[in-house]
Amino acid sequence: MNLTVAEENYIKSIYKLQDGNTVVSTNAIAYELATKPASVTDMAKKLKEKKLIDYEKYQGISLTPEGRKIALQIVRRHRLWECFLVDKLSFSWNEVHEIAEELEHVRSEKLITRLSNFLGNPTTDPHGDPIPDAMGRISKSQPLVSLDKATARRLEVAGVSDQSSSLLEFLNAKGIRLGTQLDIIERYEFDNSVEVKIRNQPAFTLSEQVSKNIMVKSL
Amino acid sequence: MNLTVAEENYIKSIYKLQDGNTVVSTNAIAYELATKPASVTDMAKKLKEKKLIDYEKYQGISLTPEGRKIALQIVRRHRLWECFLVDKLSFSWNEVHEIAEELEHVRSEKLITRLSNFLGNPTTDPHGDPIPDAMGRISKSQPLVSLDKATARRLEVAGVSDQSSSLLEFLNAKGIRLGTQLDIIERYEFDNSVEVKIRNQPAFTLSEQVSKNIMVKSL
DNA sequence: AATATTATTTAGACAAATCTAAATAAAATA
DNA sequence: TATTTTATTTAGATTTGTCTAAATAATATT
Repeated sequence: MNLTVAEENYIKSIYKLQDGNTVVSTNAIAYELATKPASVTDMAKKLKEKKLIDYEKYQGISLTPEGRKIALQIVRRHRLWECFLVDKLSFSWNEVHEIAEELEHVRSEKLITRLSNFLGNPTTDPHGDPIPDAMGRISKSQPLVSLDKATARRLEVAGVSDQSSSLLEFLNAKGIRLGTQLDIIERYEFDNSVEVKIRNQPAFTLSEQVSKNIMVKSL
Repeated sequence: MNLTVAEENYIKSIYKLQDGNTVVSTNAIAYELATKPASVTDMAKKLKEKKLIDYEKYQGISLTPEGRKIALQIVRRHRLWECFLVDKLSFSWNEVHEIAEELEHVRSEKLITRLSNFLGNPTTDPHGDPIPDAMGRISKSQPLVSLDKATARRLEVAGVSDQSSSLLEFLNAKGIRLGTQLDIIERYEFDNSVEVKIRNQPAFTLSEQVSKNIMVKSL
């Protein structure tokens, strides 16, 4: 199966968004890839043709076993390169994502096998996320943590522990809701506040009080 | 200057073919990139627009100083990755070209700077070819050697030391002439013969007697 | 249930990179 | 020099991945 970079990116996004057995919406993929829903529909037809996704008009998208296998290969490549950048080239964990995003598309079984070996066959990447093995086996991802304790850089809001309407109102005003993706820009130790950013919007700061109550999972 | 992978590959080919100050022909580039002359003409217009090449209809192509600068960056990336693959991942020199061909298009100044450092800032790649430094400075390439002593994998025929017509006739029959590119497939120690391949043609073997008289330079 | 809103798809267009076939220019040869 | 051959360019088409605007389906709201 020879995939283009664009196709690989779609597969990866669908994998990322398809938590458990749910189906992924056109809109969600478009948002994830910073593209338009119409483009997602177009690509969905191609990936269905290649039997990498299940897709019926208006019914959402999900990976086939074959699609999932490929997604895991891409995730494996991405995370191994992140390890390389951090462990061997002394990058810090927040700089590696963009570069790994490119390196992950270099396809060579042998390269990845040897890279993994060279790195000591790590099982988690610098963000703590598990690295699938060569057979695509991956350990279950971490349980939810509150935003103030999260270690990953890119997070998805998975819940709010304080249901007070004032918090929800505040989050709503900031554009934070279930499924919102956040990037951690900086943590300030003096007050445990955290600066976060939602894709394409200016960064803003959340107090410890708030971040304690936002439950997230890393992406 | 943000270039596509295709544009980078054209720049690299032109650099490779443009030895000294000569101008490069449409056909030569098409052959090098295994594409069609018409496609080269199309791309030439784009690269001229971007001021990376000098190009006038029917007059051949040459890099501008800016184009050359970019070419050297690509060559640098390619050769550093080859070092990495051989030195760190234990690839053999004849396996690395294709993979480096992909890795070279990952653009990140910082990545390349750190990779170079990690490798001990090597000045030649595993084939003995010089690696341009961060400023694009490159040491003069090696003088011609006879094919039986060449260490590089991809060679270009630069001359024949024995001018006997029987040799020239033989070479002609094999499709070897000035400027022909050869890939070394294998060397056989028992008789010092060498198996070579011309792009897209089946491999064939040259005796020591013949290879001694073919002067080559590495590409 | 009727209507409004949101999500998704279709239709038609565009840019990049390529191709083939035909036209034209340059070079080689008779 | 005239002619043939080779190299190069143009014209028009194709594929991939994308877009906008309009149409349609699904969902939410009154």
